[in-house]
Amino acid sequence: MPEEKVPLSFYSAYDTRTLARNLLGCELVHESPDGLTSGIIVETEAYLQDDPACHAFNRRTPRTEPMYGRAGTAYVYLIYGMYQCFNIVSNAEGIGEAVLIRALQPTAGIELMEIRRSIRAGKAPMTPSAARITLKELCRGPGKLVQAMGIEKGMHNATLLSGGTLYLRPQVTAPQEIIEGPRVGINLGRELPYRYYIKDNIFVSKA
DNA sequence: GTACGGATAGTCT
DNA sequence: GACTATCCGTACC
Repeated sequence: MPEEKVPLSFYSAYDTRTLARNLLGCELVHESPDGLTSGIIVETEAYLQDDPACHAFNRRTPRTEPMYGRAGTAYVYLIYGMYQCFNIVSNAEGIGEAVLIRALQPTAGIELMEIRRSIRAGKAPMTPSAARITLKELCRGPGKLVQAMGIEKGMHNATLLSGGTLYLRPQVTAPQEIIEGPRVGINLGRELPYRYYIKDNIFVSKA
């Protein structure tokens, strides 16, 4: 399988909402020491600088610094004190915007995903015949996909461009139909329709 | 299969 | 010290 990474222009050429749409159908890949895992992005949310739900809405702080960096940078933050969320920085440098990845359709490293998810969930590691987390539950939600993919807070501010082990492959085929609607789990800015997902895809976190 | 409550820690004021 | 928003176990149907 040839390594074909999405280039900088993909992340920087369009506004954040367009990027959030264009990311659907792309494949997120992580080459970790434990093995390779990957999944097709089926659900995203855009976070804009003039949007009260965006971490960069108020002030430029140490935590949000990567959001102002080059497009194609990873922005990883802690949520609920116990889960991480994975975002991709968009737009030009100096503009604090990003796209949250909310769900994946697993494509490779399924067994490794099951192990990571089981361990993090406090269950015994998988055995082949053991009761398992089902395929569609593996990456259905921002915290889940971070666990399954082995993304860690150390990857905060890492680049998805050349040189890294975490990157995107381009769409093989464009999604047939994209639904947009309100984002999940936020109060401020909840009326903004900045959530995008592939219609009828069973791997989205919430229809 | 839906519904509810509890766990948790980093960031900023 | 206030604020933040996901996952999971349990209950119940």
